[in-house]
Amino acid sequence: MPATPKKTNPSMLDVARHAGVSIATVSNVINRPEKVSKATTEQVRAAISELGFVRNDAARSLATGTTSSIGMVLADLDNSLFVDMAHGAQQGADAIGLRLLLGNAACDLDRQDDYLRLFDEARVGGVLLSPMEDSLAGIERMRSHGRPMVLLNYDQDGIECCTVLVDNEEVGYLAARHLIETDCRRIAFVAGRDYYQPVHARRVGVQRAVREAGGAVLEEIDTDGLAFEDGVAVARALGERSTAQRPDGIVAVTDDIANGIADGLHAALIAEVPGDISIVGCEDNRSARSGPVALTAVQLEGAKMGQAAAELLLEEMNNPAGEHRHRTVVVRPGLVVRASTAAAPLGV
Amino acid sequence: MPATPKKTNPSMLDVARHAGVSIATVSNVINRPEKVSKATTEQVRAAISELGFVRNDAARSLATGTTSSIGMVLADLDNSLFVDMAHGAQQGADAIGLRLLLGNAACDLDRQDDYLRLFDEARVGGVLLSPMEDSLAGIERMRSHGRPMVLLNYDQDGIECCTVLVDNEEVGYLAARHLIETDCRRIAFVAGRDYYQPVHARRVGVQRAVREAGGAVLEEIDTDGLAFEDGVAVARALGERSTAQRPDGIVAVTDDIANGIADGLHAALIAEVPGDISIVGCEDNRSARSGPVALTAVQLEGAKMGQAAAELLLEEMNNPAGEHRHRTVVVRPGLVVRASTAAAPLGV
DNA sequence: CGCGCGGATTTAAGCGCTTAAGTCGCGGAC
DNA sequence: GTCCGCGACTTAAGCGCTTAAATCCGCGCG
Repeated sequence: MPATPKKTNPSMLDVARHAGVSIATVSNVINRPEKVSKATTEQVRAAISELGFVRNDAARSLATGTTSSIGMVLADLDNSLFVDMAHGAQQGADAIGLRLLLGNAACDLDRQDDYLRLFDEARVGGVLLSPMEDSLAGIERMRSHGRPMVLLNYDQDGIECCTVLVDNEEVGYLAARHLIETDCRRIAFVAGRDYYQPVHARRVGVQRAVREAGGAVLEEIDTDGLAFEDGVAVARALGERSTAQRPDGIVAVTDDIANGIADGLHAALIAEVPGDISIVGCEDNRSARSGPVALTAVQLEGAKMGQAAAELLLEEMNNPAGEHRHRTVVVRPGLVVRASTAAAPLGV
Repeated sequence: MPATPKKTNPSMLDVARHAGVSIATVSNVINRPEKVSKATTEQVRAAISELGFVRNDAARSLATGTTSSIGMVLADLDNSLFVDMAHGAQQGADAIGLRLLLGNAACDLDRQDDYLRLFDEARVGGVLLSPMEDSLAGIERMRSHGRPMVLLNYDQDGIECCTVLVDNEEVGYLAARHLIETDCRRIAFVAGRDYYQPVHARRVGVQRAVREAGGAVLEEIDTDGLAFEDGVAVARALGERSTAQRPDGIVAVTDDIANGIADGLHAALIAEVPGDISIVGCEDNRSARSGPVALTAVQLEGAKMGQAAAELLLEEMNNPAGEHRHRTVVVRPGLVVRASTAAAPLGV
């Protein structure tokens, strides 16, 4: 066993010696096989596998000044939206032969910064970032180093960066319209934290849908937060009303709230979902599964966002720094109908 | 705008010139600040931030022959088990100042191989791999390059590697014992594909729990596969029986089957869960959320596994190749009680 | 028989960093 | 007054690869 010390991995030089050729030839065999004669190629190949040679990427990228990978820093892998984004980005990266390296910030700003720095030092071709709030500093640092970067789901002024956003107004619109199409007329929009940009946009979308529909009325119910419990509280409040006073269709601004409402309604036997009240959530997050009924929801299409981001990044990577104009692409959300809303009436 | 070409990022040499010192001093400021005088340090620091210098990690690791990151290749990020593993590994890596790079194979063997190769070429300190079936080739290649690696959730003979496994027998045991403790006496174990090692182990665990308990009987129900529909089919079959002939507690070998059963029972009004029949799933996967009732399940403790793996990896990284003895650590699963089983009787 | 040619290979100059081995001054000990 | 030691810095030799330029060599041609 101690017979094979195998201290350091073999280098190209070792391969070259082993094959009786020069180091440049080995490099050529690997990178431009067409420049090397058949016979030599064979020998070198043999030497490579005999020695178990693996090209040292550090040296390679030092010599060429390029990398074949891009980095992606995700705010929270526990949230399926980000997993979807990773998928989409993967797709996009694959299409052009780039490797996607993932870093999970796990909701920790420091860690997000760590990864940003790591990717910066690793001189990746570019970075995809789904930033947490207050990520400005890290973003600007990266930008100032001239590294291509695109932001996902971060709608903030004054950012000089390509960005992929979801059309949150459309999210609200689709949710409300679905309710209306399934014959709900007393619509409620349940939300908190209106200063939060996505919340506000969804509200506007809901309002528009109701207005357009005519014949439907909209009630806006405020919550303290955006969590399950806030939904439960709303359900409780609804329980105090007479049946006629209750909405017959609810758009909750998050899946969690939606599930909370459904659970509250269900547990206290206040109303049947969707029999008495239909509920639509927003986001369609796989980790929000706390409710008693499968939730109809408007999904954010993380995969599309990821892919769009990868394409944007590529665009920036391929353009000389001066030339590039930052763009924002807005991804349209989609409705996923499940059990928490009545099926659309036949023939509609 | 074209005034600042900022072609390539500044190098240490640039910083050195800018600060009027030698390149070695710059390096020292960064790596061994105690060897440099206060004043010089200041100057260099200033130059660094003025130029926006970022150390080139490729060059660094080429020069030192080390990296500060380890790679992790996950079979499928859509499966929360792997997300949990990533978390755990992250934890473990953080603790010792290593950076964890993630690659998502997304159930694609080629992609898994790609990532393995990428990490190999990047000379990461080591690799954590949750392999898919038939990953032998990639594993051996990596091993033969002498790169430290530990496997997660891959119980296969003839692998020369540290491994982290879950105690699947315990999984079955815990599930069945929970049912028994909540007063179920006619236990059913629902599973398919017994040739699949985890399935078989869980079966053995269930059998042991029932045997130990005494007074309970075990029925083993076979399914074709391990999916939701297979559970639905079982529910249907149960519907044909008289109530007395039905089990009062079911261990399903996967969450999906468990949810299928619950859904089938519920939809066809065959039985109440947990009123008439309690159900326990295995795995506790967040993406399995198709059921009508929150599932009690035995969870695989992905986070613990990830952390254990990171520790094992560290152990191997710190030991001279010859010295290291491969080990296998087995993580004990845990029970998560939710709504699909009756609460334990008071006082038990 | 000498030339020019072109394909096959080698030479050598870096890429940006680390680090062992100097160099340089300067103050204190003898 | 000389010399040593020491702190603060610089020199220079790589790390393993890429690549442009140089070299080599066998051939067909005039």
